[in-house]
Amino acid sequence: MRNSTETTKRPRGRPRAFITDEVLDRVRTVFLKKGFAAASVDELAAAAGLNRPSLYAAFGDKEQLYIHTLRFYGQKSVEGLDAVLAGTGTIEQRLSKVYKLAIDLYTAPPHRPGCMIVGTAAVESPTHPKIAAVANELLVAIEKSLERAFAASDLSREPSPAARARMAGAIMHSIAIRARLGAKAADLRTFAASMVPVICR
Amino acid sequence: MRNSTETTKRPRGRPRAFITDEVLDRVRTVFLKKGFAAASVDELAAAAGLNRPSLYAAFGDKEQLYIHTLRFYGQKSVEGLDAVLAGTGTIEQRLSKVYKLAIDLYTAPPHRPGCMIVGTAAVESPTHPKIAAVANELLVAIEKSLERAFAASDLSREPSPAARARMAGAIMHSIAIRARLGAKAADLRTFAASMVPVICR
DNA sequence: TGTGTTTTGTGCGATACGGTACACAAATAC
DNA sequence: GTATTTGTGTACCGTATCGCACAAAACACA
Repeated sequence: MRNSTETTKRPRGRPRAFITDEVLDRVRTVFLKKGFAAASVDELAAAAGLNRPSLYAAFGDKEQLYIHTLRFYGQKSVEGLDAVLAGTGTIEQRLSKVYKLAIDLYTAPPHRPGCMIVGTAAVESPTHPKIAAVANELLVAIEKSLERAFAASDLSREPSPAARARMAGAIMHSIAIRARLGAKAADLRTFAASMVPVICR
Repeated sequence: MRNSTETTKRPRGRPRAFITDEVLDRVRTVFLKKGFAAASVDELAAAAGLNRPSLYAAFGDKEQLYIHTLRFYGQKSVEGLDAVLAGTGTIEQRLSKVYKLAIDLYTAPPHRPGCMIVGTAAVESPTHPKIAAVANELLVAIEKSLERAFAASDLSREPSPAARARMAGAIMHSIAIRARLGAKAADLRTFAASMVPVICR
């Protein structure tokens, strides 16, 4: 994981011809469309714009590359979630915005990919424990973020913040699944809109 | 799709050495553990106890075999769902039983496979439209079944039966995802128990 | 300019994969 | 009993896969 800025002194040998975050971002699109198992290293390297040996040298084998990508995607998602939930407006408004942004992302053309964790990491869980562990970390982080937002809100304590977070997370899971199976963004938006008042009751 | 009973007259040639439903059931375990892409036809044939050419002759290529298996699994699931929802007790009790049975299935050792639709079909959706279509059919059938049960109940019409069904389905999706990622059955049970009154409010 | 270090890119090797051809076996129809 | 039909099992083909070896290239440093 090297810094992409030029602030640090250059290292010894031949410089890299790529930026780590850019590679992970391009690789992500392939993993997100095809899933881990069906994505070939050739495709991944082609999408990243570099050769297989460079990929292997930089990230290790396919599983490690997937884990790097999943962490990269997950951390950015959690950061975005935190940012929206820390914004202004009522908790209902902020939660609605979270769903709106998620739906935009999950139904993005041309593939309606859904969420990388729910849509591609889950399937590998029984056969790739390391992937399962990272996916779990990320889902926990997402729920913790939601729980903090509910705890900081002025909602009643009766459904506890943790319970509300599980519920909000469940709605997100369902949106991700339905999006990947081809649901229309409009339908998902009305579904999310109908669930926000239930979660925040 | 041949009948396994001996009621019909035997067909012309050499009889099959397997029962269709048994093969689909064994194949299902492999697809459910590994997903469509990672399951090799060799494994599938070995699990089914027959050779690849027999598999191809009976079901077509790997995608068609997966679709047969998915339909087989899905139809039995929908039938089981209908049966429980048509049973006795309040709608809360019947919905609780649905979740209880689903959780038992989804967290079954040794793989905690989750649901075949959510856990393995969804990932192939962008690259295999036929799989996506079948998965959609099944999710719709599940929601219709739930909707019928809510419509026949004495719950208020304010969250419409369709809205309640979407909500109940979302909870099922989330349970399936969490189970495949390793969640404990006990945690899923408390989650489901906490959601039933919300859905049936 | 020379030396050490790291990355790049061509190319390879071993394996696993999906799918099928073909000969043999087992049953029925006549 | 012979012909016909259907399923089984071995063996095979072409391809795609992952992962790596190796030499050339591009840099820092002396």
